[in-house]
Formats: sequence, structure tokens, C-alpha cells
Amino acid sequence: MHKNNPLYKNQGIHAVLALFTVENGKFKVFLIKRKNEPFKDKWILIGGACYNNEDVDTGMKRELYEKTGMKNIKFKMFNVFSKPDRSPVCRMIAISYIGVIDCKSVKYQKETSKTQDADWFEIDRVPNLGFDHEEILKSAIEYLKEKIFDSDILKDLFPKQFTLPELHKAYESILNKKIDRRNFRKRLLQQKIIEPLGSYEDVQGKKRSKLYQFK
Amino acid sequence: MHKNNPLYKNQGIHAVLALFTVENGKFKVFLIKRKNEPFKDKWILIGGACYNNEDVDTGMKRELYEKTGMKNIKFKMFNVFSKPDRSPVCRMIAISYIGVIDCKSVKYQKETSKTQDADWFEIDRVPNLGFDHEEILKSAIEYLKEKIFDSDILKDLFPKQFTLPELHKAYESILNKKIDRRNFRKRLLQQKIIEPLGSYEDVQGKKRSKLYQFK
DNA sequence: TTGACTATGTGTACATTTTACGCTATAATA
DNA sequence: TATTATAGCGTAAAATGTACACATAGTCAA
Repeated sequence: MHKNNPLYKNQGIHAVLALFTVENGKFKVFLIKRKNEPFKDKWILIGGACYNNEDVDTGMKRELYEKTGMKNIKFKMFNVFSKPDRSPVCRMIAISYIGVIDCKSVKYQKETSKTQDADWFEIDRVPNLGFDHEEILKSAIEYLKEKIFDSDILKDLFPKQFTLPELHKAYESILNKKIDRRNFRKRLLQQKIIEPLGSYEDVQGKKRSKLYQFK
Repeated sequence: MHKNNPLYKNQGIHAVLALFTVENGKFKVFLIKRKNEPFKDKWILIGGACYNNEDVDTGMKRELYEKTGMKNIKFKMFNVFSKPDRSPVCRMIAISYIGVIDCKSVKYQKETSKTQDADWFEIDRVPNLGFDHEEILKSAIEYLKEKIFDSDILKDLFPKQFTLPELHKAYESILNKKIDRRNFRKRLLQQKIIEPLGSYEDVQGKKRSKLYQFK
């Protein structure tokens, strides 16, 4: 590859993050609103271009901080999008990431140098997205559904303790279907990625649930 | 991203393919030997740089043809490698692919404009590889082992008919462990990705096996 | 206070899948 | 004929998944 060969020139790498949460039983994704062209005033997933001196994970982390102010978020690469015209600026491929967090335990900025707004959107109320981010979002949701039972991908959705009914509700929201309460409980407990704390939640108005945490 | 910002300039995209086969019960990978710097005279996986006007799948297909002469090979993306210094030429990220084929039913060129040799290597006799291709190969083998029972990833290893003992041997070679003959048979048959042809193989010296094909 | 209602937690019966291994059939060979 | 190797079929036990019944803890309204 020759640096000045027009066949290769001006390629770039996008890092794009589909960041999810579940809040009050609603499955949500985090979007930012662009301030500049292209796709000015459009909502998109969190993302931006990688620098030459960083690997894509590092670029993703930096972009996440620059565009939202969020830090210490875990995410995982899951796909690549590379249609030559996916960005109108120049040839950019997108490395896509997925993350699931507790929206109540992170702060974010509504505005930055490149964004004019930012918020959590319910999955079925997501507006039209810029770039090919609708395709990326769709792929991310598929990936999440596929991995939800076979990994600890929801580990950061409940950073501290939680109850089994809460976790059950989160699974149902994400998978968008009913799961038998009692079988769900059995399955999760024998998977041994969660453990009981011995204490109970502090609520009134119903029978108290036991508290659990991820191992 | 600005086209002349040195933070972004001269990024490139490698497409890299770990192409596997099983021959005489041996699990093998296809390697090519470089003709030029960097890594002159080193063996590497099949790969090269994507053009601006092609998506990475298309670039992979073109590079495969240019470096080996092979056509009509199916492959699947499985990972991304992006350490900033993984190529000494400039900042290149690698999109990695995996493929499994029948080595007897493809021809390849020993030499091309950029390669001086090409061959199938038994997995445990692979030489030191150029770039970060040892890491990519390791990741590809892991991925293959993970997917071997849950997908038709071996579909092109036996393009026409095969016997269950042959398929069994291929699984054992790839997974590098013994699998019970009888349980293997049961498992594959109830997965319904293969079907019996009704005929038998044409050999002497042992009991003849039934022939099967992928659906 | 009692009965209705809801949420939580446990148990049980049944089916399906996985695993370990016995047995039979075909063909070559001593 | 007996032995050995390969191919194919079957079965019992274990593990896992699915569909429920039931008991308990609390609220609320009559």
C-alpha cells in the first residue's frame, strides 16, 4: 500500500457505540444530536473517528468521553460496517461496540463542542438516525438478545445489588417477550453468575424480595 | 474528521483471511510467503489492503484472488485487530475473516506479484508469521472451535458427499480432542444440517459407510 | 377481621437433550 | 472358524428445560 495512492487515500475509522439501559422496565438506547454537517440536527449513536495513535477500543473510550462526558463504561466490539458510502465525508469504516449500563449511576452532558443534545430513548421511539446508525442499532439489538443468557453482558446494568424480579423484568424488556418467572429464577441461579446477599430490599407495599449481586 | 489532519491521515484497512481445511485427518491453514518488505520472506495469512471504493468483504475477495488465485470461497468476519503499530508501514487496522474449504477442490498459485510461495500448513507446524498474524490465527482457531457445532461453518469442507466417520475425524482434528463416535452421529443427525444420500461409499477393506451431504 | 388481590419464593412432574457405554453387522485376515 | 477393525444402532442415567401448582407476605376494601 502506497501512502499517496488514491485507491487508499483518506480512509478513516469510526468507533460507534450502542449504549443500552433498562429504566422502569423500558429498554432504552443512548443517542446524541449532531451540531454540524453532515447530518446536522440528526440523532445518532455515540461515535467518532479514531486517531492514528490509538487502537479502536481506546478511540471509542475517548469519543465516548468527548461526546457525552461518560467515563469508565465497559463495552464490547461486535461488528464492522464498511459500505464505501456510509459516510458522505470520506471513506470511513465503522467498528461497532455494545454496552449496557445503569443509566441512574452515570452523568452525561447535554451539549459538547460537537453535540447539541443527548438522551436516552426507548427502543420503539427512536427517531431516524444519521449515517447507517439504524442498521448498526438493529445489529446491536440482535447481538444483545443473542448473548443475554450466555454472558455477563448485563453485569453493569445493576452495579450493586438487585432483586430477581427486577432482573427478570430487564430480560423481558430487552428480549421483548414474556419469560416464566419461576424458570427464569432457576436458570439464573444455576448459572452461578449471580449470588444472594442474604438481605432483603427495603420497600413497602408488597412482599420484600431477596437481594442479589453479580459475581 | 478533516482530511488533512495528521491525527487521521494515512489510515488503512487490512482484510485478513484465516483459511482452513482438514486433509487426511490433519487440521491445516493456508499461508503465503511475502516477496517484499515489510516482512520479506515471512509467511503470513492471506490478506491485503482494502480500496476506498469497496467494502471490506469485497476487498477480502479481491485480495484472496490476487494473492492466491482462489475464487468463490466463502468466508465470515469474526474480529478486528487495531494496535497502532501492527503494521510498520502505516496505521492499518485488520478486519479478520475465517473460511473452511476442501483443499482438494481448489487450485492456487505458488507465486504472484507479491508472493513467492503458498501452501497448506498443519496447525502445529505453522512457522513464525509476519505482522500480528499469529494473534489473528489464534483468535480464528478459537472462533472456529466455538462455532463448529452451532453453524454450518464446515459446509464447504465437504462440497459434495462425505461419510459420518470422515466428518467425525474432521471435528476431532479441529477441536483437537476425542468425541464419542456414537454421540457425534446422533448429534449431527438430529441437527438436520446434513442428510443421507441413501448410497454407500465405494471402498474395499472395511465395512462401507453411508454417504451424506450438507443441506 | 376477613376475603380478595398482588408479588415473591419454592416445589414438582414431565419432556427434551446430553453423556456413557453395550451390542450387532460387515468385511478383511490369521 | 476365530479374531480384529470399522460402521451403525440402541439404551439407561444424568443434566437441562418447560409448564405448572402451591404457599407465603403484604396491601386494600368491605
